[in-house]
Amino acid sequence: MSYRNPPPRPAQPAARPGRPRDPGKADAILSVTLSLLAEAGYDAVSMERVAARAGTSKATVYRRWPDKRALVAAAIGHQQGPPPPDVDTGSLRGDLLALCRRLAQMLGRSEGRLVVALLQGAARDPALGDLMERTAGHTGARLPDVVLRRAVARGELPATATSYAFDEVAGSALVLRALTGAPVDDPYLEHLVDAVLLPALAHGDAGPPPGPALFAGATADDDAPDTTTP
Amino acid sequence: MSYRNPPPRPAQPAARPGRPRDPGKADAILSVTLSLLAEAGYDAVSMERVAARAGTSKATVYRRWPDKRALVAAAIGHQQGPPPPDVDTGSLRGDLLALCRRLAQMLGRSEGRLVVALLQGAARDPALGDLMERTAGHTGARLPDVVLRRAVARGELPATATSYAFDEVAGSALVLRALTGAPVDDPYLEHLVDAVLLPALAHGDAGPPPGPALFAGATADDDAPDTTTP
Amino acid sequence: MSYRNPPPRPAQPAARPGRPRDPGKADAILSVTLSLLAEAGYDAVSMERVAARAGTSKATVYRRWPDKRALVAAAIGHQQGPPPPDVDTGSLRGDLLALCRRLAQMLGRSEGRLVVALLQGAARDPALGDLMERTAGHTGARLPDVVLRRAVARGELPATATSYAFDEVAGSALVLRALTGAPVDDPYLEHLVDAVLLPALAHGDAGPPPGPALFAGATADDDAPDTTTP
Amino acid sequence: MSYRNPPPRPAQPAARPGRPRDPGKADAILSVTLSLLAEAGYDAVSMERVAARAGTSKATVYRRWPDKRALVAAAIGHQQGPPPPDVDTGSLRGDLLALCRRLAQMLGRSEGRLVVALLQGAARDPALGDLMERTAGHTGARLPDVVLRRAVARGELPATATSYAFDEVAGSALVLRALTGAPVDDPYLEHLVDAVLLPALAHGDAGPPPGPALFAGATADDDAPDTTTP
DNA sequence: CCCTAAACGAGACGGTACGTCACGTCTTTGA
DNA sequence: TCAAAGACGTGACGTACCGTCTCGTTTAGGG
Repeated sequence: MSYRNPPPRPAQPAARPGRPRDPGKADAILSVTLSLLAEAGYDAVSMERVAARAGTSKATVYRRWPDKRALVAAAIGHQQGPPPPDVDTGSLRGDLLALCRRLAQMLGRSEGRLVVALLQGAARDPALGDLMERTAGHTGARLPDVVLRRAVARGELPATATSYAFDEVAGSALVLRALTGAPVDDPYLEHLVDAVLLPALAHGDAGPPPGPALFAGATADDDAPDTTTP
Repeated sequence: MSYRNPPPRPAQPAARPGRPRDPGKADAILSVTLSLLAEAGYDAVSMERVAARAGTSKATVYRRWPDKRALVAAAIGHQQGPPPPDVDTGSLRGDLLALCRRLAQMLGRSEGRLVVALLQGAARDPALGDLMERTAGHTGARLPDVVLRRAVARGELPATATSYAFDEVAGSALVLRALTGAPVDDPYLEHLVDAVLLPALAHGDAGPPPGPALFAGATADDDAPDTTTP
Repeated sequence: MSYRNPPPRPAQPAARPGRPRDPGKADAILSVTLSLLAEAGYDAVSMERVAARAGTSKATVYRRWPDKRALVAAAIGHQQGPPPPDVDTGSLRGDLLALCRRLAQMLGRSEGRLVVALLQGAARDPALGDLMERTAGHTGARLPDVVLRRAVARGELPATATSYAFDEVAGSALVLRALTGAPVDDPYLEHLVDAVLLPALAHGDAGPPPGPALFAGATADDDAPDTTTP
Repeated sequence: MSYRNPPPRPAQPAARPGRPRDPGKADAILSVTLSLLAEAGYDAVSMERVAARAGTSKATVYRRWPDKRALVAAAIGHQQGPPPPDVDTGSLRGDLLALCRRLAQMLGRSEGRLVVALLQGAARDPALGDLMERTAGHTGARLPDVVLRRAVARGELPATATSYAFDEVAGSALVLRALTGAPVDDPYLEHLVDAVLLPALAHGDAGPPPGPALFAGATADDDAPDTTTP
């Protein structure tokens, strides 16, 4: 799991010889990386600036992550807060609107700048896009199963309904509007819900979307190499 | 619109004093930029390499575009061929798939890497939004009216149908997938069309979307500085 | 004499066809060059700055002088003021002191900066040294003949005395002190006069110094190509 | 004296952390600089050429000297051989001539082109004056005491004679001639010795010159930044 | 009185060097 | 051992000149 660990990973940490790594460093480094990312974008994340602000040295950074790409990806996976409260307004339309509003707010706050920064990085370095896909935590763009099940229970959706339309569309549309600075106000959100999301969800008989979902949070049983926990 | 002599804005370009720019240079430079972009990505576009391969000097490049970002953006806007042929496969589903494929292809070519740069810039400079409009518009991000009218005529859509769902969703979803490197293959496209686009379009009674359309940049008589036509 | 004249040099200027050169330009250009030289040194003299400040174009400058070197050399020869008043204090020592004080003052004023600038240029480009030697007007470093003759008449110097010692030594010593910022005050000047100049002048039987004198003003019968009167 | 850690100034260099500078690099760089200087003059010293020929990188050069000027100045100070042998020709005149010839030779080599840069710098940075002192002092600009004493012993000079006239005059005159490119050949040197130096030295009763001696720069314990010993 | 040749301003052009910055690696000392 | 500090080679960045060139526009004077 760790990026540089010797393969077997013994059950007990096995007390490797030599001075142990300061566990606080990784945290400090990732936090600094996140700030820089949010403040001024991907290009402002320079390894020297990160090291300086984290109060450590470049070598210490490179010892943990092989390059800038990996550092940034790890930083993104690192950022998390308390899980948002459940949404339950009593109607599917209300739930969808609430979820969209929450996402829109997130994009409007500083984390939104982070999304920009990430996409910037992805534009510069395609491999970073890959990493992001595996690494990035969820952005709120998924339709929670509970919401879906409640809607089915209320008879608002057919039993065959899946969350696909929401997952794919809501995140994309809002992120892109955030990027272009287009307004994301309530009238717009209602329009999106009424004209796109509800019809699409109601259509129902969509099988599981082929391929991985956009912005799929890393699930616990993911086997992909993980650069986020050095 | 013109970057250099806004005040009187003469009908004829008014023959600025001094030696006129060699019109071939800009072309050569942009072409080289596009090749490098396609061959090896954004970071492979170095101003010196561009100048060298274009058979000119760095100064000549910088005289036209203030920095690398602007050069690359201009190069993207530069690349165009004959307007793509109308889409008419005989069915709405076929038409939608064709349009999505065309857009996906465009984004799959390395230019996709740069869409984000444009999007970012668009927040600051409306003229870039304009550029996106023209570029994306020509490549399938907009549902052509003809296609819509034919579908209505065939009875596949209600008369009240609008192009909104396609305009908003298709571009966003594909651009974002391109940016993160997620696969955009035919199964995915069919799924998108069947599970989102067709249901949403069929829903029909969507009025015009409130607020400005995505990618609807400045209008032609806007005086904003234009870095795309040096 | 003229740098670009056809060889024979006809008695009448021969009225070349075409628009004649604006005689004011050369003056303006040279003046600007001198200011820049004095203000900020040789490297601050850029052809574009000169042209801009002189209210002309680079082409007009290059039409008159082939390159920066020549322009600077010409500018130096151009600078002149009213001839300084004669020195006559009644004694050789007094005269020498007065002359030294005058020179020291000149070097301390802005013209002094010019001397620095020149030497800067000479260090960068040996050919400029050559040009300076032929071009540069006198800097006050020569011992006027009248002063010498009066001293001989008063019996303070032998009839065989020449101005050599003064010409060679006074200028060199003071210029160098100016360059290093060493103080050039009255005690120092008296010491120089008493300990070096008077003994050397009194020695007397020095023939004419071999080779051209340092800082010798261009004499009328000089055959060297002259870049100062374009 | 050290440029980087003035505050505590430990007796032993104190083993700064981090990889120590490769001591061979500075040497290689300075040697290359000197060659370029000698081969083709100041303008031929380009930082990239220096780095290339020294087998290093521009960054390594700039890490040691802040700019081209400083590099060149340091290179001059760097060039030294074994201390020149004592001068003893048997006569004062012969000794003076030998000393002048040695100085003229030094100035005639391309290093002379740069003396002016040093002189200029000396006005701003006393440490450079110091450097001049050592450099020029070793090459003949000072009249060695031995020579003076021998001349007094031979009866060629009065016991009151001092080295002042030589120190002040020889250096100045020769440096300035070198700068302007005036010829410094044997006839000229003999003339200088016979017409100026010998009479002035013979005059004798010159006390020590008031004010600081020319080229007497900062003393060794001066805290001024020192750009010559990176 | 027009014609023609040159001067003039503006600025494009190919070069070359400058000094800065970041990357990712290497090499020390000290904990 | 590893942490820390920082030197190292590479290579791009954007700026500033240099000296040359090409425009379109003036301005004399000679036919």
